[in-house]
Amino acid sequence: MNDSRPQAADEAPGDVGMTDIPRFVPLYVQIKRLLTQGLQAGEWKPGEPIPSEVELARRYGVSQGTVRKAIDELAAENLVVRRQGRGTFVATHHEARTQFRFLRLLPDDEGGEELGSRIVECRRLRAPVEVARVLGLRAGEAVVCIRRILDLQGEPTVLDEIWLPGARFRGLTAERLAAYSGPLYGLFEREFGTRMIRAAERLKAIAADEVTAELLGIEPGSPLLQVERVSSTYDDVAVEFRRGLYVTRRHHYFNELS
Amino acid sequence: MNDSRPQAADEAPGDVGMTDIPRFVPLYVQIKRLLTQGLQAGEWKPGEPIPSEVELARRYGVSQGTVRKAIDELAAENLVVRRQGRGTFVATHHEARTQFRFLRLLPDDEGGEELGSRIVECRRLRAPVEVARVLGLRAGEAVVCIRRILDLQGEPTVLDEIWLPGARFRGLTAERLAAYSGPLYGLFEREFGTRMIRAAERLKAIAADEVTAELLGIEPGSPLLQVERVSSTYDDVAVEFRRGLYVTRRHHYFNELS
DNA sequence: AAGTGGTCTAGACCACTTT
DNA sequence: AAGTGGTCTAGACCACTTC
Repeated sequence: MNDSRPQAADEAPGDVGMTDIPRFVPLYVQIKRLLTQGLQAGEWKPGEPIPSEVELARRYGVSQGTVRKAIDELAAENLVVRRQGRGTFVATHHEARTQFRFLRLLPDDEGGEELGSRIVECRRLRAPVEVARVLGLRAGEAVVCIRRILDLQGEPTVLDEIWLPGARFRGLTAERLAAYSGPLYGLFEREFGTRMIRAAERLKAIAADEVTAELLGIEPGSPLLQVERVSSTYDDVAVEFRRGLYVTRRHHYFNELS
Repeated sequence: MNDSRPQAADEAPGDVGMTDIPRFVPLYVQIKRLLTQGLQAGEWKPGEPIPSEVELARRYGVSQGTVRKAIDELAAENLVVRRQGRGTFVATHHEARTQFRFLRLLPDDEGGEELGSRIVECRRLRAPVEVARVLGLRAGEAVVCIRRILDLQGEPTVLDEIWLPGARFRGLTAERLAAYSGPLYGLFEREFGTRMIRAAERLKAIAADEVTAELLGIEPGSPLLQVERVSSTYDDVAVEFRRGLYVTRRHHYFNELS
């Protein structure tokens, strides 16, 4: 990096194509990419510290301020966590702090947060077309399908159907799931080296069918909040499709807009 | 500001109360507060530029880098918009860009974004207890209640019930609303000096009652997405309570998690 | 005391927009 | 050419944590 300062791309002035090719890539963006690659490659594991700013500045031959700006953006994207006086750590799903970033369901009346999970089934099968499309697989490729129920405040509240690429989650079985307690994303991160970074959700209100109603202990036809989620890891590679059905009688999905 | 560097609060070392009193307030936070106050006071109007970084640095007697950090945070909170080479502008709801930050409803199949609005009613009345509580009013104080229908892709899709503090929105009438086209928050900003900054939403799935079903042209009992929103202006003062009922047959509420 | 992230400065130069 | 925000540097000092 010592001799490579950000430079203009070999591009005639004026836009050529429809995709806007950035003419200059700032140094801190380059550093940020290097760090992201290190995270992706597992050079530093979740929960562990990354090298100090001074060390990284020396290693890459840039000033500390430049490294700092790169890390600031990684922290803003929740890829790392800064802790003054201690260091900068790779984010992990094994923290109470991270839990409610992805499960945005709260009790209407401020109550406890008891959360229980029951695996209904876990089987491997060929990907249905819709799932294959979302996960970027060929139709018929192997996928894992998990169905589980979450109990909040002691009541069955969420019925999740989770689809994962079979190749990436080789060895994921019902037994393995049953033996594990804690957030599923924690398991994925620790056992399969797959960290969920971002997710896009699509919400709808639907009526409960009979099977679902039975599982959730509600009347068929009751309104349910359907939450479809596509989660992705580094580089926005989709690695999970999830359809959740939420009972919102005593709970609600919360969202902050700004 | 020339002689006031950030200093330790006159506080014995060690925490005294339960509220954590910050011992040091960084300079850039102080600058940020001054700028926020200027925005709140209307010193610079929505859409207008604020003074340049150099000018502000001179005015407050700090370095440009410090002003820069303050503005960076304001930009991250969507209070201002930076434009390279031009300046920094006060954010406004009169922009296509800002529209879908608050109405997070999209067609399932990528389609146009035709959006129509019809006012059903607009009347002034005494605040019901629930509304008074949310808006921080005394029970019985004057409020404005608006009901309107949004048509997306030519179909009635949203029934909104909007509650506003009567004092702040004096002179808001059905005629005034009918004469205006565009986002409601644009009207509030321009005509009533009230800019919505942040909002917290609570979502539930419910069944349509008869009146609602009639207005939205659906069957009674159909599932609806209920979106309750509390919007606030500078300093997190709640100034709007809104209950929206969304038909999610061909649309969905989208959300990005990270 | 040493090491970490956090703040602040002063100055240089670059990219972009407007005049 | 002038003015704006954007990047980068080098260095100082502060706050916090650990040893």
